[in-house]
Amino acid sequence: MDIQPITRETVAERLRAHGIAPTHQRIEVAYVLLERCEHLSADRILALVNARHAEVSKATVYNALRLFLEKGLIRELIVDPAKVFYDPNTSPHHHFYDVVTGELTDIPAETVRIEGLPPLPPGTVAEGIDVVVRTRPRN
Amino acid sequence: MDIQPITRETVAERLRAHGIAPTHQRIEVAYVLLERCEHLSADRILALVNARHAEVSKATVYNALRLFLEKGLIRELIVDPAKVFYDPNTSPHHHFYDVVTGELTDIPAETVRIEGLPPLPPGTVAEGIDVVVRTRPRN
DNA sequence: ACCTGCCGTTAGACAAAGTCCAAGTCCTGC
DNA sequence: GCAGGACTTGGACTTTGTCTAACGGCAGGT
Repeated sequence: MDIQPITRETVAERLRAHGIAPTHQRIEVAYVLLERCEHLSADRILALVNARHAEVSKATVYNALRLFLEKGLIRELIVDPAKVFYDPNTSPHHHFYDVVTGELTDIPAETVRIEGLPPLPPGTVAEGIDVVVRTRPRN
Repeated sequence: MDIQPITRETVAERLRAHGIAPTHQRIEVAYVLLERCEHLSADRILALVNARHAEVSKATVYNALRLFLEKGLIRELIVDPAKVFYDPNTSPHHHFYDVVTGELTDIPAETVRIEGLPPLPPGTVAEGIDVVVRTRPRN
């Protein structure tokens, strides 16, 4: 997948590949997410993008993230009651979540099997399955 | 478990059984949760408690919910980016979550088997596993 | 080159969920 | 009845995220 390095150009290509017009601001937002392949919150992304000079406004960061989400470039992770995390890894996978430190770790989906799920509620379609293993530091 | 009906008295007993001093306000909060055995958000609980007359303040509702959580009387459900849901069912189980309507449905844990989970991150202990099957209405 | 329209961006106001604090109330033991 | 601790309260505050109205810049047509 990511054989090519992460540069402004490769990021722009990926945006286009997902049907997103690659504006300067969107490239900066996508860049910080794809560069460090981590789970980041919106305010963290805002801070990282504007680390050197103020470059992108809060509204634009939120707009870009919502757009990326709709277009399937990133995933949303709801594990913390206070804030949403964004995950640049869109292949199906699950997470360890340390409830004390807030740290998130990926669990590849291939290794995990979930069996015995009852049928979906009538009139609904599945969108996805999220497994979160909550952990805490040993003492 | 719940062979006895839900009354103010039985609620008070359950509070005591969990090491919680059963004040008038805490009983009202616990009552609305245990009576209808549903997943409720904090603001919904606040509204329900004060439906007849204003009885319990916002701060007290949040205080009570946090205390119930610590004492293991209820569970916290983090599926909606905007608000936390509280679940009076503390036996291990999972959930369907309709991302459009916001509806939550229980999945009993006994039927579900999860296999192939990798070892926990070093220095951590498991707290629990949450499985959320996200659904949406068909068309 | 200029106008025009559209999309994207922006600052700041706003909204909602939840926390904090200082003051007040209630209960209990003496 | 009194003192002290636990509990509750209103309201201010914080944080996350949304909305809006104005602005900017680019593409296409003339």
